[in-house]
Amino acid sequence: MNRTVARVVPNVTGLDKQFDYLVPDSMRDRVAVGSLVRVPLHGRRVGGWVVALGAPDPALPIEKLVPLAKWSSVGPPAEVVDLARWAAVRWGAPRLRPFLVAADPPTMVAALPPARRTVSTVQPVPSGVRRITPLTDPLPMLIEIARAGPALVVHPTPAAARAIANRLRKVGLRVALMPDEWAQAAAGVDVVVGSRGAVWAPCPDLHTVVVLDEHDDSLQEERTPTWHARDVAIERAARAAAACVLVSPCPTATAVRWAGDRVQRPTASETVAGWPFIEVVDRSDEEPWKRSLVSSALIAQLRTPGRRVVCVINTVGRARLLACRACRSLQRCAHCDAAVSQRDDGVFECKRCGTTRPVVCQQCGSSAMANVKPGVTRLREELEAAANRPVASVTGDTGSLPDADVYVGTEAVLHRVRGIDVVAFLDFDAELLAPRYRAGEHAMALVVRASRLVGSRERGGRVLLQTFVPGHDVVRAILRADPGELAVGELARRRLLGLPPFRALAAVEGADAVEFATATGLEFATTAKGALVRAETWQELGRALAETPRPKGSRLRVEVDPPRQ
DNA sequence: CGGACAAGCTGA
DNA sequence: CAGCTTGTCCGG
Repeated sequence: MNRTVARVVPNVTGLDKQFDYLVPDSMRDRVAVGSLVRVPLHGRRVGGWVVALGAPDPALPIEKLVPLAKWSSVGPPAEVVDLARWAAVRWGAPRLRPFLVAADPPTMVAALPPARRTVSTVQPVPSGVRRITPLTDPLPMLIEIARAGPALVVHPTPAAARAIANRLRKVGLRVALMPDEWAQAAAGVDVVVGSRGAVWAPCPDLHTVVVLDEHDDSLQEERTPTWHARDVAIERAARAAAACVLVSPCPTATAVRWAGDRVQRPTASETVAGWPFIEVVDRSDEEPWKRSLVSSALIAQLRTPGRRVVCVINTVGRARLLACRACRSLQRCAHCDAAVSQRDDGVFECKRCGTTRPVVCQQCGSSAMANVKPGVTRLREELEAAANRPVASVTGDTGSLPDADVYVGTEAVLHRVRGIDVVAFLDFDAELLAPRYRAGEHAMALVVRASRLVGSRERGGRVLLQTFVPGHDVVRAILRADPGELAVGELARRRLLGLPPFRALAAVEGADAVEFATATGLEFATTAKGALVRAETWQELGRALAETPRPKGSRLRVEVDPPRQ
């Protein structure tokens, strides 16, 4: 008897098994790899995906098999199911389900509409990183890419993806905006556009995958598995023999290392037009020592009539900085250069690499230290006094935006205001020296966001960076409007410290984290919340994390490429 | 996940 | 020992 068997992943959380079902003849022509089906399981009916079709497993008596209950919908194409399999290993996930959910159509699709394509020829598109300026409009590049063959375009934010889709339509391209137009994407269009999840979108004859603002954190899923759209895009393109184009004003070290010598840079004139005026304020120049966050350079901006100013200060989760009372220098880690904090026993400790040292200034030998620690309420008052006009404070949870020309808030304020002339980072060191290995990249990304808010130097756009470390690599790179230069130093440091993209890293958190880390057989270090596990490659790391049995009943959180470390 | 079933606890 | 909670196992 020659029966076809479908292997099904049930769409049920917490169930990490796959089951075989007979494919009834009535469904033969519709059941494909990726199809959404309903199956009987343990006395109930559940939804699921067909992940493989084939002959019955000889180890399993065919009499035990029951037929699929229903074919429900067209589902992710076979190549996306394969990609999900790869991703499950890459991000140490014991299950395929979260990836298949990401690849699902938003509603059931009974049949695909006809393909809508205007582009019939295929032109080569070079893979690599395209470094643009913060103010470069990516649309001409996208049009050119889309006219070269079917393209999949991913932008970190849904709103921007929608805007891009509309603009591409205006030039006559056929566009499917994800996730709503999943069916049209599956049928075939010129361009499929969407946010992070769109990297799993169907796109027949895929010719180019484009990731815009590749540096943006929101390309990574915050829930586990913590997959990153950039890494999925790179793999997807490689499997489809398609081009992969990563676009950003400040590409990450991961992107730069992937691209090798395939990095396009903006021209000198584009650079001048595409960045605001960047002003670095050396806070150690200010007198007296009890200096405030309101520098004279900032006061000059605040007092300019009509100038709209945003002041950014990170108070939440901000590392407490220590400075020498005698020579004012910021106390940093001798090993990795991050700012140190003081333990309860008084010893200086680096939150990034764990190195400790006694309380002695590296510059002058003094042991008198001061905390640099401002309060937000006082800061707002101080700014208001300096500006001589109302200052509104904006927090992440503030409802409507208060009406003012000067704002102060955490970095969330950058997502909420418009028509700004100046963005001032009052304490840029809190970003620069944060105890995370990607602190530099994150700081750079903030300046890019600020640059987009204020616009070019020609129209008066200005970004003010107040720092004790004006010679820091990131500050120098920003001053030269050359984030590419930063990547070289960043890569050297990461290679030295055994960090991604050279080695693979995962954070394991929860009660049994250390027990689990030991069981993986991988190298690990214990942290306050659990363990940091390391391996030579992502595949080796992911395989060990996915295959090691998790201690029963413990809520273990496994974060591959941990976003917050 | 959610149902089935077994082992353990309680109260009169 | 009925009636209930708690834990473990398993599904095609």
